[in-house]
This record gives sequence, C-alpha cells and structure tokens, in this order.
Amino acid sequence: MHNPDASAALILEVALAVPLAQRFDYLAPVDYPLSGLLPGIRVKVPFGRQEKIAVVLAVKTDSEFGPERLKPVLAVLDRQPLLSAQDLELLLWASRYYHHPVGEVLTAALPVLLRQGRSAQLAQEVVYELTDSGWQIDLQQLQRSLRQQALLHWFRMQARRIAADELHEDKAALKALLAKGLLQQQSVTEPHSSAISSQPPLLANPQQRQAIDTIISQLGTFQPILLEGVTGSGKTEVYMQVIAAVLQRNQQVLVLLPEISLTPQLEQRFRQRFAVSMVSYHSKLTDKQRLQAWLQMQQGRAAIMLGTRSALFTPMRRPGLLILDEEHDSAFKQQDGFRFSARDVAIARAQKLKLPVLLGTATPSLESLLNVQRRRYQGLYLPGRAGKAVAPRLQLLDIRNKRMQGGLSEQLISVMRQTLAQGQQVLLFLNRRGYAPVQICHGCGWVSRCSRCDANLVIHAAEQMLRCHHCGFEQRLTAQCPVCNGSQLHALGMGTERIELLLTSLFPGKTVVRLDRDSTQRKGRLEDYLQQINNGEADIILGTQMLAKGHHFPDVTLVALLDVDSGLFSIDYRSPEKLAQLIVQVAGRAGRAEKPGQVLLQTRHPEHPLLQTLIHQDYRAFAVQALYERQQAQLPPYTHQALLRAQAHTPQLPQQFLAAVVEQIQSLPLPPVTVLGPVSAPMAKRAGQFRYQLLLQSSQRQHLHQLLDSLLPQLVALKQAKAVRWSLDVDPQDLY
DNA sequence: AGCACGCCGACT
DNA sequence: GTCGGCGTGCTC
Repeated sequence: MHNPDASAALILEVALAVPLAQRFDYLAPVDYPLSGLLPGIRVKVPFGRQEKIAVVLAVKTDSEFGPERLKPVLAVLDRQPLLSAQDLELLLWASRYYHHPVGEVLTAALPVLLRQGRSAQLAQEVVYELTDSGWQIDLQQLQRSLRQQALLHWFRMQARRIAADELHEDKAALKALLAKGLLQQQSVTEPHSSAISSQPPLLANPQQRQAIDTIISQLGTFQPILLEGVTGSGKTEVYMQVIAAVLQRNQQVLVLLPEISLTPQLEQRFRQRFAVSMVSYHSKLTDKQRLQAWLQMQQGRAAIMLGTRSALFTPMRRPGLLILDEEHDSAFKQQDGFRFSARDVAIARAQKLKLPVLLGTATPSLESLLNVQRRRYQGLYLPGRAGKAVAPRLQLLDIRNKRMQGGLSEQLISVMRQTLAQGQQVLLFLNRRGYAPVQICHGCGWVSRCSRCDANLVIHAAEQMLRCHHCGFEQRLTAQCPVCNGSQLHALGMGTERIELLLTSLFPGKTVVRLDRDSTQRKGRLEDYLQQINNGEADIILGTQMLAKGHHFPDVTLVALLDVDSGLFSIDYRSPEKLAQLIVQVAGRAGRAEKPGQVLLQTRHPEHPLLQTLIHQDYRAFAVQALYERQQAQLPPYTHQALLRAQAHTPQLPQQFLAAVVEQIQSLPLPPVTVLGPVSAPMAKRAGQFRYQLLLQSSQRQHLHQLLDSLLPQLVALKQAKAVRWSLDVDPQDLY
C-alpha cells in the first residue's frame, strides 16, 4: 500500500457513486502506460471495505489528502475514455449547477452495466434476412404455425435486413424459420446501411422551408431554437429534413421525448424516412439493450438516438444536433435524486458541443418564451395546420348559478346528447381520479383527512376504500362516521369514478370508457381501451391528464373540460400554463380535418383574462399575460429558486433543522436572498413523515449559487441532519 | 449509499 | 450465553 516514491507517483482523482460532494484520490498503477491514464476512463478502486467502480476526472501529481494515505487503484477498466472531455465538463458543470454530488451525476450518464464494471465492448451485430426460399415459399405451407407465418410475412413486408434487437419477441418462431432455411443469419461489423434516406422528404410549405433552412444554416454553431407550432403544423417534417442534413454531414442526432409512449410512433416515422442505424434509449429496455444502444452512439455506429431524459448524457462520436420535442413537458425534469432539467442541460450540452439545439412544442414554457424575447433563443414559428385542417372551436360554458347534475351542466349534457345522436364520440376531462375527493360527516363535521399527511383521503367506491393519493395510505370505507358513529356521511365533490356512474345513468345504451390510473393499472389495459375507442366501440371517453398526451382521437367531435377553475386558482404558480397547455393539446388532438371538434370549458370565471385569451386559441397571448403576472409576483422565470425540503418522523426535527439553516443563512455575509419559510408542506411524501420546506429566492442566479455553495457544507455538518432527511431542488433560470 | 462498529433486548 | 435491532460514523 505504501508507495516507495510518493513524490513521483501519479494520482488519479475520481468520482464515486456515493452521495458525497467530495472527489477521491488514488494512486495510479505504477506499471500502467501514462498515455492510457485519461479522464473519462473507469477504474476499480478499494473504498472502505468495498470495491467500487470509479470514473477518472483528472490525473495529477499531488493530493491534498496526503499522498501517503492514498490507496492504489485495483484495475484500469478502459483503454479509451468512455466520456469525452466535453462530456465530463458538462457533468461537472451540472454537478455544480444543481449542487449535487459528482459521483451521482456521473451515474446518470452511464448505463447500469458500465457502472457495474462491465466491458464497454460493442456486441457484434446479428442481422436476419429472408433466403430465396423464404421469399418464394407459400405462406400456407406454414399453416400449422401461425406465429411463423406472421413473422415470415412481416419480414416480407419489411423487405430488408433486420437487426436482432429489432426482434424482441418470438424467439421460437425465429429459430424455426432459421432451421427451415427460410431465414438466414449474418454477423455484421458495418452499420447495415449507409444510405441516408429510404423515402424522399415531403414537400415543405414555405414556413417549414424557412424553418428548415434557418436551422440548417446554423449547423456547427451553438444556437438554441424554439420551434413553435400547433399539432399538425408539421414539426416532425421539419425535424426530419434537418436530421437529413445532419446525416449528410455524417453527424449524429440525439432526439429527446418526454415519455416512452411517444417513442414508437416517432421511431416508426423515422425508420420509414431514414435507412441509417437508429437506436432508442429509455427505461423499458433491458440493461443489455441500453448498454448496446449507448455504445452504438458513443462509438459512432448509430446515427440517431431516440430517447427519454435519461438519454441526454449519451456520448456522441460525431455530434451534430440535439432535438427536444414537447419542450414544455414537465417530464423533462427529473424529480428525485439528481434533480435536473433535461431541457436546460441539453442547452448547456449544445453550448459545449457547439451545436444547435431544437426545442419543439405547440405550447412553449414561459421560460423558453422569455428566452426568445431576450434573444437568447431563436424563435421559429409554424403558423397553420399543414394541409387543410381546421382548428376546433373553443367555447366557455358559464356554470355560475346553473343547474348541475354532478359536475355536468345541463347545457353540456344537451350538447353531448346532440353529438351522441349523430354517432360521434365525446371526450370528457376531469383531472381527479376516484369517486369523490373527500368524505365528510354532516353529523359532526369529520373530514376524511389522511392521518399521515395533510391531504384528504379520496373515496374509491368500487373498492370501498378511502385512499390517500400522496402517501398511499388506505382504509376501508365505512357506513358510519368513524368519530360520531352517525350515518350522515357524504361524498363531496366529483371524481372520474363518480362521473362515470353518472354518465351511464344519463346516457343508457351508450358505452362509457374511463381512462385514469385506476382503470388502466393492469398492463396493456390502456392499449385495449385505446383500441376500443379507435374502433368506434366507445361513445363517451372520460379521463384524467393521461389522455392528453400522444393519442389522437379522430372520431371525437366534442371535448369538455369539466373543471378548468381548479387550474386557474391552484397554489402551484405553474398551473395556469399547465391548463393552457392541456387545452391546446386537447384541441389539437380531437376531430379530423373535415370535421373539426368543439371544445367546451366549464367555468365559474368566464371573465378570467387567461380564459379569454385561451378561447381564441391564442397561446401566445395567454403567455404574454401569464408572463406579466409572473413578473408582478416575482416568480420564475424572473427569479431563481432553491427549495430545501426536510423531513422526519416528528414535526419538531425538520423545523429545528430548517430554523438552524435560516440562522446560518442570516449569519452569512452574502448578497440578498429571500428566505420564505420554514413552512409546512401540504403533504408528506413518505408515510408518517413530516415535511417542511424552505424556499430561497434571488433575482440573481449568482447570488443563489453563492449562498448554496456556502450553505451546503454546513447542511452536511448539522448534527440534526442525521435524523432529518433533506433534499435540495435547485431551479436556476439562467444557464449562462 | 453501503458497511462497519456498538451497545441493549428476546431466544436456541 | 448470542442473534440481531438500527443509531452513529467513515469511506481517498
């Protein structure tokens, strides 16, 4: 362990996957060639009593820790760096920007198998193709095996070589066809096609053309671009033509989507257009598949990667372009552990790599719009719907002093009747699952409040349960009040389950399909329902937020949002824009070109300025208004925030902890940062835990960072911290 | 985060 | 007597 010539020894500074802000120093192996010791390689190191995989951040000759106390690394795992200098720089930047330990940030960048020390070797690619007899054989001859028949038919439809990882299922049928000599297997080392386009691009309209040209002209330089266009305005076509240009330059493209469910359809369109090697990357893949996809991109074998936010850090051999679709989507924010915004980090990455980064959306986030106003981003706008599509009509339904039948106004019911009579589908939105959001006792005033949180227990009538949507606590629904034993229990308010019952009684003979987390829990259920809807077997579709994304319902001609007011007056300052985004999304997804849909919004505040702008389907006018209100209220994007959450099993501990933090802050000779709190959080995430939070705000990003830099070591040192769990959510609005 | 050490209660 | 509960402390 002791190095005889410590002064001359090389020292490796590494990052380890531990929740510690420090980096660790190790002695480099003496006999290892110096040229192989580079930042970005992995090494195996002894750590306490364990062995861990670490990533080398720097190679140096001295250590503050004291060279004599250093342990030597056990092994060098890579001959080439896995991460380039620029990618490492990005990760270190992210670690500072989000005040999160380096080791854990690095963890986000590497697939599991690499973190575990697996070799970074690309598997030989196996492809399958039809043999001559595979082309010629009569499918009927395989009559006894429908699966083989189907697979062979699929190969004929594809009419190309198929990579092994494209065939997820039916290994048995594949084996059988290979054995019968109808398919043949080959190992290839070259990408299986070098052709860029397998299908010619569509003709772009003038606006698309202009956007495409503008973006292409900036390839090779850093430029964030906000591409704004409603559903059907042809954003995907713009993406594809720009991608074609990047591929022509022999460069790679990384495309990020907010959700896995959106990847297949885009993947399909891309595969039809491009013949290049393409990989996807998301959490539904196996560890092996993720490793291979990552390596394909890292080694430059794949030209396009399509993935969710976890794909953001995938290294690229020849980076050409980053695309982030549905830029406004909150799924781009990682909500636990290393809290980061994939959108913001993508922009930082593009800056480091000198690439354009394309942010596409129909409903830009207010931050992005402000950045366009401030000329940090370039704004491109696709005005109309491509083709001759007509926008749906939006209308407010004033329900002040109107007779209601459990959440539905009579006016809405009558419009629904007309629509259904014409054999068309109706779509209803209510963002509240369960039967009713709360149960109350008219005898004693008892309210079904969760004993572990501050949230209410929601009535789930089908399972006869009271359930907390925040901590998962549940108890049986009883006929008597648990406090006064009386029988005057009442369900207060409306949930999707209750509306569903109401609908079946209001519209007998009509098929109601309810889509929420409860009704689609079982795997494949959602797909079944969507199929049913698209087959025209559903008359009324009722659902929560989960309906808004990705799905298009061509036969729906009437959409109603049952409760828009809760979006207007929520404590969450982002909820008006979420509501606006929902409305625009829904408006774009219902109906088809020749029969546009009608969208009704039930409200008790028809004069509300935000609603007034929204009924004109003018998201931009809405955004101007909403931005102004945010500025008045001193909220992001005009201010920078950090939220310190503390939780413990007693209310006192986190309160004491946060009080100590406040004291620390006040004793620091630092620029002004507003401290709000400690306040009681409305709900505890984990059962039985009391959670409090401290909101730190500053109009200067630098001030916030300075404060956190001096605060973090003290936070770690605070003795109560052992009993109190805390997490920090930093939300700076300026990247550079 | 792991993984030790360490000191107190119910068990073959 | 010891197995194991999780409080506390450390990891180059």
